[in-house]
Amino acid sequence: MKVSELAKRGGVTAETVRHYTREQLLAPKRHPDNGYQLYSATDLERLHFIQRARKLGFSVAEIRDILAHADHGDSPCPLVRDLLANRLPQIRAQIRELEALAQRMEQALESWQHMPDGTPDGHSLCRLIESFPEKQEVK
Amino acid sequence: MKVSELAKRGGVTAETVRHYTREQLLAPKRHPDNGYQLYSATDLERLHFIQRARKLGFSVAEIRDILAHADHGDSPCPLVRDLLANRLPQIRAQIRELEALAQRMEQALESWQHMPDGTPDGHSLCRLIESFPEKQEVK
DNA sequence: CCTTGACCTTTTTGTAACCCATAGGTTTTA
DNA sequence: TAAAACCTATGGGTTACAAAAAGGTCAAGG
Repeated sequence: MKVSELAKRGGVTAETVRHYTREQLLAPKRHPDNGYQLYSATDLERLHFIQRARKLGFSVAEIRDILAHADHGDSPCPLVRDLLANRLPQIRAQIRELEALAQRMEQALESWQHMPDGTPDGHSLCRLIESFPEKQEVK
Repeated sequence: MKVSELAKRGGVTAETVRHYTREQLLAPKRHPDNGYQLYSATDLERLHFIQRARKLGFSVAEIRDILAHADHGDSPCPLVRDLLANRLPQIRAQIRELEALAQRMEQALESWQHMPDGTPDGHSLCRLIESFPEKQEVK
């Protein structure tokens, strides 16, 4: 099948399929006459696999490694477990950061309801923002 | 003051200062002799402002707009409020997505403790991942 | 047979917010 | 005075694609 058909069956855009192909996650054959990419049923399975892995938070590069292991006949599962165990705390940290951000945003919106907008002067651009505490990391 | 000094005083890297300068958030003068960027005390205030705004989730482009408004003599505060009010639900959605992801990751790690690794065969790359439900968006 | 529209190809550019490397000029200091 | 430290501009890398451009291919209808 050609790009668009694989894409449709896999529930992604043709661009995404091409992207995965460029990134070596898929290795289609070529139609000898016109150079079109030809995908097999196995490629569709691989695409489904990629979807699941993405949903578990794996990056495209990581999935390429996982697939390469498997193609080599090695079990990628220990790798998979490691990657997941390492990523999980990062995700948790990211959640905490975003929650802190949301809280700052809410607090800002709330406290600003009782403050005048004000036009910028020499010492203040927007007191709303400037009334906020600094310090601590942004990242 | 020169780049590094402003950077140090603002608690960011010199690269970041140059970045903000390229992005028009800062407008330093030039030393006529050597072409070095010369930042003023006002620029330091601007940098602090930028930090606070970043901490509230504003993008660099948004901050550029906010600063431009202020430089024009217009109060940027209504703009600021709008941006914040629009972004907040997005942040909340992102948090929910990440929480769902974390849950999938945990569930995966847990359920995999009772499963063999297995070597890839013709129909399975890594059953650990493949045992996972598909469907629903990845984004 | 030929046109048209749908589909395919590769390459390039853009996204966000920087970081890093390069090459070369300047200033400071030992 | 020479090295260390600092400055400049430019270009490339990061993530996972999206989109556009320029051009070749294919199927169907007139």
